Amino acid sequence: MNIGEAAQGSGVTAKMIRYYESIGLLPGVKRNQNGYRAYDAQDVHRLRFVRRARDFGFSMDQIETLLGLWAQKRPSQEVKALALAHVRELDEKIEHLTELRNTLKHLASCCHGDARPECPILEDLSGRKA
Amino acid sequence: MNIGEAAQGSGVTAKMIRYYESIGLLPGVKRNQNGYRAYDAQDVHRLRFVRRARDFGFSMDQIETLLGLWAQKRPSQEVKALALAHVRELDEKIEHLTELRNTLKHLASCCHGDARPECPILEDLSGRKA
DNA sequence: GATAGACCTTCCCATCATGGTAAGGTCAAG
DNA sequence: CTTGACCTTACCATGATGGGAAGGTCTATC
Repeated sequence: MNIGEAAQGSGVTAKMIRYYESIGLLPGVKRNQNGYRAYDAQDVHRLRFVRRARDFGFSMDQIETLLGLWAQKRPSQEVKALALAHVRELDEKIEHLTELRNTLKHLASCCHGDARPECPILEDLSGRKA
Repeated sequence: MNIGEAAQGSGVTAKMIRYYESIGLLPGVKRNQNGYRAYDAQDVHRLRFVRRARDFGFSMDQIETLLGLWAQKRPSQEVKALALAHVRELDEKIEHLTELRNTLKHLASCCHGDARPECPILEDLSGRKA
């Protein structure tokens, strides 16, 4: 299977497949006589794994670790720890964004929203309170 | 006031001040005879404005607009609309991250977390369900 | 007045994941 | 044999930021 088919089958663009290979995230695959990369079902499976992990927001480093754990059939302990660490990261991001959102929404609710030039949002941004 | 002092007074690094100037977000400031950029209190005020807006997660484009509205003392209507649009963006991001987090946490809770190689997290990532 | 150290200038490079493009080789169908 | 779709490598761009080099300037101290 050529790279295009592998890309379509995995949802990872050919461009990114080559990139992942170049940074060592994925092993180099066999080449045909013409130099084309040759993928098999197992390779596509691994690509889909990476794709899913990216969708989950795992970092490339984390994905590298997950791939290793997956390939080596290592204890689920480590995987669980990694997943929970990522959950904590997500929690932090969510909390941060929620704070921003609430502050901004509060400012907006204080804003007349009419044609008057006074605007609590701009006043806050300009540092009157900061 | 030189760029270093402006940086310290605004919380924007000298590097970024020059960058903002280079992309046209900030106007070029006067130069001293020696070529050094010369900032006044108003400039620092604007820098602090940008800094706050970045902290709020506004994009550079949005900040450009906000700066314009601020400078021109335009109706608060537009500012409010911009802020509410950003609130919606934040809501979407938060929702997306929360979904990820919940899925991941669910998978982790299904994971034995012991030494067994079976791991629902890896199984999900590998696409068994997808 | 010389020297040191802190500051400024511009310019270039690197990040990270991704996309685009160009120049050239290969293959399959008509 | 040509056409078009595919592959290869290699380079450039993104956006916000940091790092650093090479060189000019200012200030304080000796």
